[in-house]
Amino acid sequence: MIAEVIIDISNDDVDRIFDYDAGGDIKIGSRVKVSFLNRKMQGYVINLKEKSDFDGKLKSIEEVLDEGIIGNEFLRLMDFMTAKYNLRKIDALHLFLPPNMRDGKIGELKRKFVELNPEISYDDMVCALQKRGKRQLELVETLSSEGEYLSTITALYGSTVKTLIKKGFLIVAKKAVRREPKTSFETPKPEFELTDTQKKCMDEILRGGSFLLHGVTGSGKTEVYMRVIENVIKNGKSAVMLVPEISLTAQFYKLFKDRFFDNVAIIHSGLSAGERFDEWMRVLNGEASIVIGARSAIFAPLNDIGVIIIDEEHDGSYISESNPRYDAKEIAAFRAKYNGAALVFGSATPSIETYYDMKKGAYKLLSMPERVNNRCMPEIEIVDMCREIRAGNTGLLSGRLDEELSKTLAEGNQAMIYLNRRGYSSFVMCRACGYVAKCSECDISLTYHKDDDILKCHYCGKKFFMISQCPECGSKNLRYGKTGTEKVVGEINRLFPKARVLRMDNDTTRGKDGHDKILGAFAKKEADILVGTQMIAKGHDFPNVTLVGILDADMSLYFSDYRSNERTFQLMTQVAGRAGREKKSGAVILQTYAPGHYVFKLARRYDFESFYQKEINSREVTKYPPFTVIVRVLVTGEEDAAAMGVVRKIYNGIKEYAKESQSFAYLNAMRSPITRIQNKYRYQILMRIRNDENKDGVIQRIYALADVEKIKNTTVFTEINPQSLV
DNA sequence: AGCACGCCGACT
DNA sequence: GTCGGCGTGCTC
Repeated sequence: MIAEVIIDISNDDVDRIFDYDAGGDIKIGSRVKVSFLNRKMQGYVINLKEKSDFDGKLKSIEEVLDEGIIGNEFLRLMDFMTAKYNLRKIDALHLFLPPNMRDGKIGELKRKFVELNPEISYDDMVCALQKRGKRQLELVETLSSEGEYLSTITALYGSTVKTLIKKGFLIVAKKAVRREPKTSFETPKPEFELTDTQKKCMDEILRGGSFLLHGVTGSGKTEVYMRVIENVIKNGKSAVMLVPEISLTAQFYKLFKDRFFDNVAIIHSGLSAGERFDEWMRVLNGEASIVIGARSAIFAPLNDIGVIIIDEEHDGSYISESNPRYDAKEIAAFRAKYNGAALVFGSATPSIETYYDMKKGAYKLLSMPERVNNRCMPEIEIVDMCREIRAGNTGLLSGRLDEELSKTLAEGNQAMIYLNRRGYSSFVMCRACGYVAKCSECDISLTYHKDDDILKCHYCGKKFFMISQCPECGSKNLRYGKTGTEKVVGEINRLFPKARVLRMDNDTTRGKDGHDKILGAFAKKEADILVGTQMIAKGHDFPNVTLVGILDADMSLYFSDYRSNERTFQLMTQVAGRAGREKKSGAVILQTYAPGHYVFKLARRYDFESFYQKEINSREVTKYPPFTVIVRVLVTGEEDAAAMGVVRKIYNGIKEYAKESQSFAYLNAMRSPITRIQNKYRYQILMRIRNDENKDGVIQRIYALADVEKIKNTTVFTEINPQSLV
């Protein structure tokens, strides 16, 4: 047998099939050790065949490391992904295994246990210890009922254990222990009767197909998911549910564990390597048939999937922006089709694209327009910040928000304050000469972080000393830019000195279980106010939150991005939905400098359908998705001229092609909005391709045209419908 | 990736 | 004369 092997090297030149002599029997999908260039390398067997076209002498596979570890479904998925996203085969394969599993860097965690020696009868032991050795007898008795002890616990018994081992009554055994992800969440939720709407949705999903579950925040989508999964599991199938943020997995895990016990596994990139390996192995071995996780969990090695659920389907985090790029929703669709599973996209604010596809018949619409228990959606009050300024209030909080915060605190309830900007201020500027502190590696102004008293680049992460005077003119008259979460916390501490304030953003959630710690503390009412960025907007369920404040709601509105209206509408709805989740009713104060903007007016009425109509009309007129597909070729390079040269060449090629093609609605080349990141100059070609039956061929052609250029120190990236155009 | 091969500048 | 700089090419 000849094995087609992909070598475990992430490089374009090596990313092709190498034939090896497989000897007798070997399974497709095995991880193997081979000799490559006379050095030991790892590879993956992706196919078997009778004879090779290679005219040199074939080398043999030296060792099988994991037999058939990559299932047929994943090999098919690899083909799908390499074609669709222009990926290397090896990069796709890496997504299917837990990180660090290669090179045997990670494996089972073995711990020492002591247990009774099964070769000596219990009665004999008791007999022997009857007269002397009271402690020893006690230990033998407990072990006979409890079975085993972790050796670390036996330290408590010290010499007792040692003598028992010496006597041969106890034996030491090494056993694998599970590294279980922790959660500090307590969300006891009794099972309750489904509402008629919930039941109808569940029944529909169980009949199979693809669905868009459009339910307002608090309409009980989660319970529908859980009941669907319950039924799927009963039929011996498995289930995956994706949530948009790592921070959300913890509370869902707790919720699911209470109902499904150890049948639930959790997979996301925030786990330690050991935890991730163990969870992945439990899924592979069939010990867990329900997987909850963030984007990467879509690759969980489940067998016979019955349902795939993507919660908050509109969320941008389902698309991987860094290498390897992929869209978890498209992977989900592939796996649902392969397994014959039901596919459920859930959201309170579906993405315009999904809603459009639904109207075209790609998904069946399931509507949950009411909150459970007849609770109302919280009232959103729009505050005009221009008027506040005219009235002499130049502070961060409007009079109304200040008032409501006092009330909330007095009543012993909790509040969430949302501002989508981290740090203290977005830039530092000299009032005398106009100097702005910029990153040395990127063409971007630095954000001041007061807690650490440093300037940080939010693009490359580089840190700089804070300046006390202007390095250009020496003036000490510095001006701070737009307010970030750090400054909000400071301001709230000043205004409400007794309130306990927590901050949750990229900076405070670093490190292991960072999200869980903050959210857990807030859930346990260890704080009164939670200030945070996007990450507090998504799906968290805190019964005591009665007030939500949205600061600088305009922020996401003025990005030069066709999706900025959509994003703003989604964010407003999501954040507002955090208030009044349980019995208590909620209030939302939305601060803006554009109170008349239709996005806010429609968000205030929770009028998704009108928003969709307005948005889809404008997309059609301006030829943006879903009517076109945006293709972007990004060229980066340390030398400005070299990068420009490459982009020009590719652009000329595409321009020639565009002349003969009917598919281009737009084509242009330019410097990227941020001209330099990490010392690399950036140029891009933007295209909008008509979304018709030709588009796949056109995109493949563009991939090919962009691929030919390879000049040292420049890299070319091609991506479809990029989330951001930085 | 990583190692061999190869073709031009500074040195004993 | 030769040591060595790292650009280029190859890997079943």
